[in-house]
Amino acid sequence: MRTALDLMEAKGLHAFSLRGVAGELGVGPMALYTYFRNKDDLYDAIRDHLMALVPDVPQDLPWLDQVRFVCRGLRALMLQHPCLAQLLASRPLSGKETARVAEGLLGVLRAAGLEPEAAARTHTTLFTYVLGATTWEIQMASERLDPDAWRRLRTSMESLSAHEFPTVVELAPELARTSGGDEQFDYGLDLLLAGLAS
Amino acid sequence: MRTALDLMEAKGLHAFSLRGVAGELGVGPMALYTYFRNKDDLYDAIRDHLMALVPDVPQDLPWLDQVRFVCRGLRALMLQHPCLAQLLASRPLSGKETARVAEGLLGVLRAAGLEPEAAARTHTTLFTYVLGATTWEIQMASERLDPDAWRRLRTSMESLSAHEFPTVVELAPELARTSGGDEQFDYGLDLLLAGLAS
DNA sequence: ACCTGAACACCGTTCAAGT
DNA sequence: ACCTGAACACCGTTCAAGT
Repeated sequence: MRTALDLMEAKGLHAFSLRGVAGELGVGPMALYTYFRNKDDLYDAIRDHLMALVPDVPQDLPWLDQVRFVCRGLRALMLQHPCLAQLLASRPLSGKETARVAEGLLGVLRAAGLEPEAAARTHTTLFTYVLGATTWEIQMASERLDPDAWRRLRTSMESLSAHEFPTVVELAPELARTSGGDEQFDYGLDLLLAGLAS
Repeated sequence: MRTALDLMEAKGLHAFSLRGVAGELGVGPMALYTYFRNKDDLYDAIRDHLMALVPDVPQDLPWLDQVRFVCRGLRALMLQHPCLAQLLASRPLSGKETARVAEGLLGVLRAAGLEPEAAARTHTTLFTYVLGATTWEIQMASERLDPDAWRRLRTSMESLSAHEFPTVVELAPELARTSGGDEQFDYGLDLLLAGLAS
């Protein structure tokens, strides 16, 4: 699992293969099937292993700060292990550790006085916001790292006619600045929490 | 492109292959390379083709309703073409049609009086919320359609100890109900818009 | 339980060749 | 411009066989 995780982060999930893991470990491809039923099973094991790293909810904070803490912690882990976002989006929901994270956030929301339905809806909203925001952030960052993709994006942005896309062209620098980062993540998170407070 | 899109929606993006498209068209795999430089190029073409289907912003509505219209339209298109969400999350940003959608939403936000930076941040927040919420919704729906995965989820939910995960167990029915649907999407969207109004 | 080795049915892409 | 056919370097997984 550690070797698999290393390979996924080094070369990206799209280039990850069981044969690659086996090669790295100096065994035949079939040796892995002693420990995992198939590739998806390995994916699920790694997702659970990573979700276990999401920190527990700190107990001595106002509940809005507890929510912020959990959401930021999940994002930080996804940034550290970009494959986690893809695994959450592509593999069926399962695993104790995912339940543990849900338990933490749901507990905070219930303790804050939200009714069962509102707590569940808010939990799903927060989780999907973190997933979407961080997925996009990772995507934009990987584009900036690939000089070829970065050049293509710049030229395609510059080729947009200011007549057809006046606002996009005018706000190009702001859009580039808001395509990731702590500030952007907190902006959206605070919008949700402000909506919740009202 | 139409054949490729059909195959992606019939069998899922993970099972999509250029050789499959070529086979469906009754040509050799290499015939496709006359029209697309490689597989990624075809992906980008399909993403652009789908983004062109996002409806334009209606002009005779209050701006919050305009925002709602665009976000709901994008979600509806992703639900109709589940591969779109995956393509947006996995392919570098590019294409005129993506700029068109951004232009529509950014124009509304600027006309509503938001400063350039706030407009950009709000646009990114809304877009990533739609992406995350709909990605998750698609994932949950596909799990419900696969009887095997659905059974595994039910049993893994029931095996959670009410002692270790009291809130998750208590809210299981609510969580199941809030894992998708128009109501859940609008709940999160309205949280964001309420935060924006405040 | 743990691993091998051969085999099967696939991939995306290159290259040289045709029309 | 458009397509073929062979080839290369890969995949995940099954099956039978070993220790």
